[in-house]
Amino acid sequence: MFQPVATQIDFPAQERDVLAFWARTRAFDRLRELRADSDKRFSFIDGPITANNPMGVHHAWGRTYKDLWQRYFAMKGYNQRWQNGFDCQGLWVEVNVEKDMSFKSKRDIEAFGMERFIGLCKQRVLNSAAMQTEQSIRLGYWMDWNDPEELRWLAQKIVEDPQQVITLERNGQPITGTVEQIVGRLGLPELGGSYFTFSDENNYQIWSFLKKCHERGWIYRGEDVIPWCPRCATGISQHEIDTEGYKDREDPAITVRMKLKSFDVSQATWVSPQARAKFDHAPGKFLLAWTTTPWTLPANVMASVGPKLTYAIVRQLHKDGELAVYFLSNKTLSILRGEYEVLGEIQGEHMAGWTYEGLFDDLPAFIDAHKRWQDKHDGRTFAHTVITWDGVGEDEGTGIVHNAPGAGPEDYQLGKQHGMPKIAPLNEDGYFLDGFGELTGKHAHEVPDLVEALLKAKGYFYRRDKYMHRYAHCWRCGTPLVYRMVDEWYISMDELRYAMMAVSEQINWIPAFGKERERDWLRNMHDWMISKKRYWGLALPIWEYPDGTFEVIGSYEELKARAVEGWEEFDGHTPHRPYIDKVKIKHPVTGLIGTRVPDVGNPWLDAGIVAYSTLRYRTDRAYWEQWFPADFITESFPGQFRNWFYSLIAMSTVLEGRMPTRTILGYATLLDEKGEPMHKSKGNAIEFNEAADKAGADVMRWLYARQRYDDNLLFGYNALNEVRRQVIIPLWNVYAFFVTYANADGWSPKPQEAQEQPTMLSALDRWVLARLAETTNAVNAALDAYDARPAALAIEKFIDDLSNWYVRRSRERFWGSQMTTDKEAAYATLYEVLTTLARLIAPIVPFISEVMWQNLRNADFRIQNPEDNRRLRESRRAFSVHHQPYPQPRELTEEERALLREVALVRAVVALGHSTRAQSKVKVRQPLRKAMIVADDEARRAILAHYDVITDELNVKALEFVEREGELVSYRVLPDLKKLGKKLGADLPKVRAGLGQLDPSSVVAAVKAGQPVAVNGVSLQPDEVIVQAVPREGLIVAGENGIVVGLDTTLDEALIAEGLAREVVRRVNDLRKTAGLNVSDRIHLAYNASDRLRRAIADFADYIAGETLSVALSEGQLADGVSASDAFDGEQLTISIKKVSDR
RNA sequence: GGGCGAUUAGCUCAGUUGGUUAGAGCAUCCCUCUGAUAAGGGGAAGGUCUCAAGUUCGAGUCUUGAAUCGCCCA
Repeated sequence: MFQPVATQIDFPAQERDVLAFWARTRAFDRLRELRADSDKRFSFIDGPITANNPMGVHHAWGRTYKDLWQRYFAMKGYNQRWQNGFDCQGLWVEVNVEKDMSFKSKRDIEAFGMERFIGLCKQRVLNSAAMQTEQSIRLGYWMDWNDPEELRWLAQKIVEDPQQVITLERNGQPITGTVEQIVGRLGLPELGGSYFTFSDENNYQIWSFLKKCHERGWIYRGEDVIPWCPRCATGISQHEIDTEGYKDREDPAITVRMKLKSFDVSQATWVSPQARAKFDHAPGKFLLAWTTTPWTLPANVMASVGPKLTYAIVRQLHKDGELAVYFLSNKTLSILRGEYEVLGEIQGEHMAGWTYEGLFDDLPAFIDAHKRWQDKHDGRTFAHTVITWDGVGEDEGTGIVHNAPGAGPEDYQLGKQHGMPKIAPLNEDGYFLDGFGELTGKHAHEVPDLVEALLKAKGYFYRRDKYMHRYAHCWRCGTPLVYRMVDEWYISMDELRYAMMAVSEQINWIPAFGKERERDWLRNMHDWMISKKRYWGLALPIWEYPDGTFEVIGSYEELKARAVEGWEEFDGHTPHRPYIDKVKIKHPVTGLIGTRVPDVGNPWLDAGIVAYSTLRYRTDRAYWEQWFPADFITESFPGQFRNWFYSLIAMSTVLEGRMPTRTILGYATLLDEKGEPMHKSKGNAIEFNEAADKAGADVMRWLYARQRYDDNLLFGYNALNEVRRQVIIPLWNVYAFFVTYANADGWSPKPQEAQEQPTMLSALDRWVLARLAETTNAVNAALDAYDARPAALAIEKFIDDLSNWYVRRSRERFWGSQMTTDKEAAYATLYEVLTTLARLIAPIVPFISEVMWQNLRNADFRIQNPEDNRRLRESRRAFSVHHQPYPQPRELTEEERALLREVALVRAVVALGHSTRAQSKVKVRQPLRKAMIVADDEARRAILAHYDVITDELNVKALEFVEREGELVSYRVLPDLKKLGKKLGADLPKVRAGLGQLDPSSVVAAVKAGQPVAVNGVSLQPDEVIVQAVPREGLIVAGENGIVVGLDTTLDEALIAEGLAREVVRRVNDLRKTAGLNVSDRIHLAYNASDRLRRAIADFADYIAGETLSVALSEGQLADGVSASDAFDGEQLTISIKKVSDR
């Protein structure tokens, strides 16, 4: 017996049962054992998920793909590593710990203690990893997961006391160490489980990568002006500012007037000699410059104009009586306040070299910078100068840009070019440094008012406006960025760039545009900034000497050999701050003592190294060779071109010059159902747990699997419900149908060895098996190409065919009380289909496939029963559907292909017949005398072969082929444009019109006789004319592709009586259903009916009794029966039924 | 500013080498079937294929330009 299957089922609850079943049977471990000795390997490398917060439904998207292909290749017999990864180090962990602890700045961290702070970072990572592990398991994601409880325990221990010694057990072996040491070894072979990028191995492997870069001379310390987060007090690298880093923000826009000291207007043109005189007489002459970052004005050293722009010279008389002349580009005159008079104009290129009074020349910071500049330039006095720059535009502002080389990236480059001093105004928290007078100690974002007041006092202020713009914000904490001049560490891309491009070319990018994107990024990218002035992360293995030289250390062993100080304090700790900072080395030649730079590394280094660190590159090269390169990786592509994909390729290019993976699958962005990004604050975010609880993981996974990779996924409950209704429920219903009837008939599958005798299959059986084979082929081809969507769609189509054709057409075959050969064939076929289908869908929907498999394969097995589970586990069999071999593709036979074509045709005829029924308003329950069909020879053969199917579907007594046009159809003749277009060219319209004029019947006659047709002097060959049968107007018919179906709707008494009998049957069966009877229950049936109906019931008594399983049929009322009354077709009917106790 | 892509029914999207009447799913409305079905089937309605110009006998499809929207990079 199969376990009974309810048609109404709580899928999420059932999934939890399956999870318990897998846990109790250790199904995943069994799979690993079964594949351990396989010489086929599928190497998947997981892109580490940031172990920071609970998983979102967008994570589940990618994780579905990861699981799908690992399961698929496991079923195909491939051995795998099954290692998940967690991204652990970096600013995002620090930011969250800071939030938890209400820290405001780095000073708070220092005060709290770096060691304790880093302990909290590790704790947060471990707790997040535990939660994400649980959620991944809920998704049905099979991986070598850590025990979440153990991770939480470690998280607790690491903050309690990282130095306490603990022992974990693995495979019966004790593993002992301090908590810190054990945590640093997570994911390594002896501990197993997910890899953690904070592991010692990961960090030291990055060291060796950096050393290799250094040996090639690519590592350097560079001064630059970079985007800087004043809250996190760290630079934000080019890699990290993505589109999400930009937010709308209102800033004050200040227009300043810079008083000219020297100028030359000999190249200016004047509107009149008087204008020139007015210019000369004006006491003050100013440049108008505009900025949206007022805090940079105190660092101003020069002003730039567009060489090609034209500048207006205007005069204004201010209210206080001041007469002033201004220079600004002539497209920006609207910025002027009040009336003005244009005196003349001058090209930007002729303004170069002019000088002006500095805005804040009196500040000590400027005086110092000036002095330093003077020393460097043989005592020359520095002057604020006008330069030309092509980057100056006039869409906004004044066409004159103020430049602060210490506070803007372009300004920095310009300052370098023109040999200007650089004034850096801000400290790392965004506050003004000493030497800026009243500004000192104030935050960059709070000084606009003060700057305005200071400028006013000096007479340099012109106007202030509000300005809305997209401004860069910190991607982690959302603080508006500033620009700071800093020293950071870089990897030069000059040489590496091209090597990386060559490696990227070898990779199969899906979708294909990924290759172009990556190429683009590599072509344009700057040197890779790898340092961050923070605490929690990779300790950059760079040791600096007092003379400014530095060394890169490549390993723990090397550091040990080179250490001259601090080794004792460090040894036994993970290579993190603060302990690593204690170690000093000695320069072998100069004897100077080197100190580690305090910076930590860019987190993409951590993720990029995993193709090496997790494959034991340093410790077990043979193992690495077996698994490298990966066959497949997948992540969401927005962002990853310059993050993980980039760092993975970069590091593999440096270490081995080889591609890290053969295939990269990228997919788009998950949005809400309206197409808007999900945000917690907007209230449109859906938590993973909530979606899994409401919709179920299988439904979610199917939605992900059928998604086009390059389209954004609009995720929501409507979409999920659609999947459930269209795919999951029909599948479940077919399965439930099978189990219900098989149990009623006591049918069970024959053991393999007994199946030598082939069952006599009906055409319907052979058809569904051919469709199954066709589907299996399509699914294999799609999954081999890492294309989930065609696989999912092919299965959807198959489930639809199975449910709406095979089962519907087969239903009666299961009804009889006796087991017949045909019934046996139907059971055997449906069983074969369902067990194959369960395997076919298993990688996509692991839960429902397992439920079906367990019930269909294991008699009297209860998935929820621990005892049954135990027996299964101990059987040592390949018991799970996920242990089975995947259905293999095979070539279809010619017979199968023909059968598929035939049935497609038959179904088209049936659809047309239904369409005709609908038009004629004669319901299908009413039998009709005949259907009339127009069809060509091939179609006729198919129709005759499935004659009974069509008559049954259409509820007609007979089919009749209509020989000639006239009865149902007329013909239309059309030129074959594809053929004639080339032949006739411009004459085509003439011939086309001419053909339309001819009598279609004579053309058809000619074509059928193989004669050419003459049209307007052109002779058309028979194969150049297309003949279409079209339904004749006025008749109730429907037609398509040359097939036309009409119905004879004339009724006689016999037909009407039969129709009434069917009405009765339906009502009785309705009543059986509402009365809660089983499908096999026998009944007594009694009725009262109006005359005509009574006669019909008498005439069709046997039919009615058979269809309703009535053992007795009588007029009247059953005393203790269930009754119902109805009126239809002008007749009255009351029925009552009563269950017969037993057969 | 540069690059890539998109624009087709109310919504989400197909549309094969240019070819005769541009499709699907969802939503809406009508009808219908039903002893697997929270289902199923049939039908209706819904389109100047973003706009303009060009190539061609013929353009949703090819070319050019414009507009709008994405994404990537400056």
